[in-house]
Amino acid sequence: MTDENKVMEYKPLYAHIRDELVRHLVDGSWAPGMLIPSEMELARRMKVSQGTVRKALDTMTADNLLVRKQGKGTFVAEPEDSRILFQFFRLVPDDGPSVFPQSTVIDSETGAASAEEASALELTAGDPVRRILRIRRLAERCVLSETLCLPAGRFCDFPAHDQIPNNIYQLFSTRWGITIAQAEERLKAIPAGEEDARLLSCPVGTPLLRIHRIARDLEGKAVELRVSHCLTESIHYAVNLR
Amino acid sequence: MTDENKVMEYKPLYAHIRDELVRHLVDGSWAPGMLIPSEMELARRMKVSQGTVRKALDTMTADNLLVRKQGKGTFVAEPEDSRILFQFFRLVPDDGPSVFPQSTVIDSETGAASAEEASALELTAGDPVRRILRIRRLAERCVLSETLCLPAGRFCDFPAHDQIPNNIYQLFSTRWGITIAQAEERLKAIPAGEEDARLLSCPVGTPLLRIHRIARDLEGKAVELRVSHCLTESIHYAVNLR
DNA sequence: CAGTGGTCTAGACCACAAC
DNA sequence: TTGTGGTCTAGACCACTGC
Repeated sequence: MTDENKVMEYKPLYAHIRDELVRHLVDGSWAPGMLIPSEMELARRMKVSQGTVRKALDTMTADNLLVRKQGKGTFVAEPEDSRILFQFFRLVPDDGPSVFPQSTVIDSETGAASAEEASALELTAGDPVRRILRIRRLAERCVLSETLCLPAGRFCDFPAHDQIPNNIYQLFSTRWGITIAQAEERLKAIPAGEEDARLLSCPVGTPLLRIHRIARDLEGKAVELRVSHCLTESIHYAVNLR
Repeated sequence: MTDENKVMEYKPLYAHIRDELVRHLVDGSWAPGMLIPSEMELARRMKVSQGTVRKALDTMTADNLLVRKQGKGTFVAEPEDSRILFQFFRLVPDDGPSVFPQSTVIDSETGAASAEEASALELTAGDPVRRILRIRRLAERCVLSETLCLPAGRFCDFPAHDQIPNNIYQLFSTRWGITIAQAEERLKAIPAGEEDARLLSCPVGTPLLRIHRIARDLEGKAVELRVSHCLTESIHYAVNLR
């Protein structure tokens, strides 16, 4: 009866240790790229055994929050291209390896959240949101049009069109200290509309892959709604089922 | 220089223990649903500590090969609907929960592998393959047409049309002792062709989600090539990125 | 060489299920 | 009560890194 109510669920010690460590990531005291204290040091500080700290660190590593390097130490995961590419970008050329797409921002403005946007982002309809429209190229071919929708309250002083980098999750991290930790995607096939046809240089009605993503931060709060329309002539969306 | 050549990679003890345990699954001495010996018993038999056995069992549990039940024991995972649904079937209704689809086999015949089929299944072009064409319903609506292609050599005496169950991976397991352990899927948006239109009752040209799957057994050998064409009017393909 | 993470061990105790 | 998996501890040794 310390802090949980309900059915007083049992929670192992390593889960509390994990929560404690995650707090350092959330409040920014452990920044991306930083070397965190060694297992032994953490065990001393938190008055548990090294094995318990290890178990907590292992679960965080499995969630891509930390990176462990034998002989060197444990580091806070960074949103560099290679990791984001691996973790959050599943579109790959039919032949050849995966590469990070080049982005061009078409429009970026602040507005009031629609009902769907509000529901996806756990806001109230009418709350201010930042919308970004951009196209993305893979191997020089424009294959993707994306609309991003962000809760404006968490992204103050959003930069202008040409100040938005390819890797926007890196911007989230460096500019506002927001770490994207997980995302849910829903895929459908849809016909290209007028705007799609213009942006992607394809006939109206061309089948497109529509990717609806809700991305969440370390605490599970929805931070981004992204709807991508994708030309899958020579690329595909890859999934591994285990 | 015992059994590995190359750079003499280091392989931890628990990995060898895992290999040993997986062998029981491959050779069928541990059948799906079976209770396997306790950690202590395995540790005694294999002359390692319980902790090492536990680590091996944990990795196998993570790969959905085993199911652990506190107080009861460790069991070999079964290909029941609920697990397959969770592990290998990502199409879910836009509203409401995921359900197992009803299948109707349209055609089933043996032929010679095309170049693409052979390459996907790691065969030689011309090798005998079994092809199965079926449609699948979700909530009474026909939403999926699938072509399965199996290496005939591993699936002797394939049953007739009406003897093929909804859950074909369960059939693989019970009839031939083949366990599907992983799969890779490639998704694209394509226009419905004549046959798609007929099978799915939709206009020619309707955007469909094309799912190209290669499924593999416990040893990583390709066992099934499956191409599904899916009407995504009221369903979607769900992916969680972590 | 010292310090880090990775593996392995042995033993204790807890939570859960079945009898 | 017994037996199972789940957690926690303490300590040993191995493999890798950098000084």
